[in-house]
This record gives sequence, structure tokens and C-alpha cells, in this order.
Amino acid sequence: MNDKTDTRTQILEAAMNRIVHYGYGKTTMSEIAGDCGMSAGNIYRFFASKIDIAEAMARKFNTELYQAYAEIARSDDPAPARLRAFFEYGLTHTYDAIEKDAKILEVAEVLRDERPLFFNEGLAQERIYLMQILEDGMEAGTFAPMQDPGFISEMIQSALMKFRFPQLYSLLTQEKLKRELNGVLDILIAGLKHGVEITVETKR
Amino acid sequence: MNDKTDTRTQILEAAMNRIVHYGYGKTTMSEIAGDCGMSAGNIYRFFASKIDIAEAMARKFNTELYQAYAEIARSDDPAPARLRAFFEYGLTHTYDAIEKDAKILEVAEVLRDERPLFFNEGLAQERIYLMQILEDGMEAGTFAPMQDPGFISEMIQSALMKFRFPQLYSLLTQEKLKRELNGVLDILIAGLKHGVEITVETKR
DNA sequence: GCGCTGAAGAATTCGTTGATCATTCAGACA
DNA sequence: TGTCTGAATGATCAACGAATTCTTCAGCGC
Repeated sequence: MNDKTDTRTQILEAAMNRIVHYGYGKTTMSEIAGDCGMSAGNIYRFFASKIDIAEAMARKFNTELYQAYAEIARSDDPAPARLRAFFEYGLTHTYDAIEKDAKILEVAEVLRDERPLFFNEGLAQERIYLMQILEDGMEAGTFAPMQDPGFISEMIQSALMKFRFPQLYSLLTQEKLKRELNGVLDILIAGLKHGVEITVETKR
Repeated sequence: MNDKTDTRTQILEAAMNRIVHYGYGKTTMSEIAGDCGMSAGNIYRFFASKIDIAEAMARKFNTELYQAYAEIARSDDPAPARLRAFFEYGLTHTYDAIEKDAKILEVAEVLRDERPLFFNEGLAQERIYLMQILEDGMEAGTFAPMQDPGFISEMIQSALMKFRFPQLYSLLTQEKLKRELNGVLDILIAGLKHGVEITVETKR
């Protein structure tokens, strides 16, 4: 089993090397296989399809992100500061990654088109940390009590959608995006401090 | 001059008829000209290019929207209700239009790609009404005083970006989008009532 | 002159064809 | 028997000439 995992990792790394350099479309299964000293067919014993490699790549990227999220969530800064750090980190990290390797954007586009549900997983994961921050904030009295932190988390994500894949949704510079992100957060945080009256049915 | 305006209108209407039915790409200048009993060349005396026809189309759509916005902005409902009505109207109106004539989405895409600045005009126009509502809200004491309603308006637009071209950014149903829109508005409005502390430099 | 046409030119799209690629799998190898 | 290869297959892509379309403009008719 360890062997199998190693090979998988090797394939993934070979693929990532090529993809960040040449792009998803310009990277072929044979090339990846060649880099690993195996045949293209053999890759299919480890990945069901090419797009699954892209997904694994994104999943790896996310895993690193989540670790940073976890740290931010459990820091002892006040909840509003953590909320800002949280989203600012996501923005910066993603922006820089795409800045550095522009081809990452292509991977994001392919996944958006071919694996639309994949992004929901990431959002759900993110919400775990968000809820943590919200609950801490409530406990500390920084945020007013709220009935449904899960729903509030979703709404915060919705309001900040624009900052998730910076280069995918807008052409602003990182500086401008950060300013705008914090501007939106100013309003959201004000709302959370004061207490939000939910007017919609949140049951699903 | 009236003649000229009439012809322009005639061309625009002929173009719209074809475009909403067959799409922007499948509609040719000759066809539009044919419908108007003139040559393709003559259209260029009224529109500088084909994409300008699409822009005029969108501008017409927006003009109708702005009228509704103006009415909502000047109604005597409380400011929060007007805010909701404002964005809910935009969402519904756009969603329904695209639902009815799916080809409108293609026009939006072409404009997004070829005339990226066009949308800023619409946002700026929208902000005029938004600021009106915010100022009324402050005057009535519903909203806490804010230093820069223009900036707040921008941030509100930013937070609600996702609901602007519903079918362009998400695959949710109209009902779900509405619920989500109102959920985000719940937080934003709570913030506005309580008072927003701006933490970013808003000068540009 | 003014308004318009229709042909000419430039740009784009289209359709075909050949090549490349993702994916499968029978069978070789160990 | 379990692992891997490499050829086979069908799908997708690239190339490129043909056709269509956008755009311009010389000149025609009023």
C-alpha cells in the first residue's frame, strides 16, 4: 500500500511540475508517464482520469490552505481580526500562487467546468473554521449571539465570493482587492457585532 | 435628426429581435440590414460596429432597470426594505430576462469580454440610487451615520456581485439565489443600522 | 452636397483532414 | 498472480484553405 501511495505521489508531482509550467492542456499523460519512467496506461492504475490529477493537485493546494486556516482560527486574536486574517490569507495566498504560476488559473477553470461540485467541498471545509471563529466571537461577547452560525458562515462566503479566485473574477490588483475585501468585512463585522436578524428560512 | 434617431431605433430593434432569437454570433449585419430594408454598409452610419449594437441593447435594458431603481429609491418604505427591494428587483428582472431569452446571456458574455468597462457605468449609475437610500436611512435614523456613503455603496455592490448576473456566476435557482441574497443583506443591513467602522483608506 | 449602395478588403469563422491525445485492455513479464 | 506495457480506439485538437462576415469607401442617384 505504501508503494502505491508513493507512486501516486510521484505521478502527482511529475504532473504538477509540468502543469504549472506548461499548463493543463499542454501536458499529456505520456509526458507525465515518461517523467515517472512508466507508460501512460499505468497512470490509470493510480488516477481514474487526467482531470482527477488536476483535482488531486487542487486538493493538495487546499490542504496547505486549510492548515493556515486552522492556525488562524485557533489564534487568540479577537474574532474580527481572525476573520480578516482568514480571508486576507486566502486572497493573498491564491493571488500569489496564480501570480507565480499563471497556469494554475487554467487548472481552476478546468475544474470549474468539469468538476463544479469540487469547490463546494472546499467551501464546506472553510466553513468549519469560520464557524469556529464565529462561536469564539460570541463566547467572548465580541459578536452578538446568532441562531445559526452555519448559515451566517455561508452568507459571509457568499458576500466574499469575488475574492476567492481573484484573477478569475476581476482584474483588480492585489492591493485593491485587499482594500475592497476589508471594506466589505467592515460592514459584515459591524453586523456580526450588533447582531443579525435572519429574515429567511434557513432550513434545507 | 429625428429621422436619424428613428433609423437608429429601427436598426436596434431589428437587431434585438434577431439577437434574442438566434444569438449575437448567429446574427449578421446583412440580416439586420435586410430587416430594415437597407444595406449592411448603411448600418455603420448609425453604429460604429456590431458590438456597439450589443452595447446599445444592454444600455436599453439598463435604462428600464434604472427606472425601476429610481422608483424603489424614492418610495417611502424604510431604507432597509428599499435596499432589499432594490437588489431583489435587479436579481429577478435579470434572471427572468435570461430565463425568457437565453441568448441574452451571450450578449452579456460578449460585452464582458469586449467592453469590460461598460459594466462599470452601470455600477456607477446604480450607486447613485444606493447612496440615495443610504442617506435617507441615515436621515430617518434607521442607519447609523456613515462618513462615506459612496464607499459603502461600492462595498455593498461588491458583496452582492454574485447576484448581478445570476446565470453567469452560479447555477442556483432563482429561489435559492433570492434566499441567499436576503441572507447576505441581513448581515449588511445589521451593519448599516449599527454603524460601520471603516478601516481602509478610501481615497483614490 | 447628402444619403445610400454594393463591391473590395480585412478579419473571423467554418469545415475538413490529419495528427495527437486520453483511455482501455489483451497479453507479456516477472 | 499481480504489475505493467504498448497497441487499439475513439475523442479531441490543430492546421489550413474556403467561406462567411465585419467594416470601409468610392461612387451613384437624388
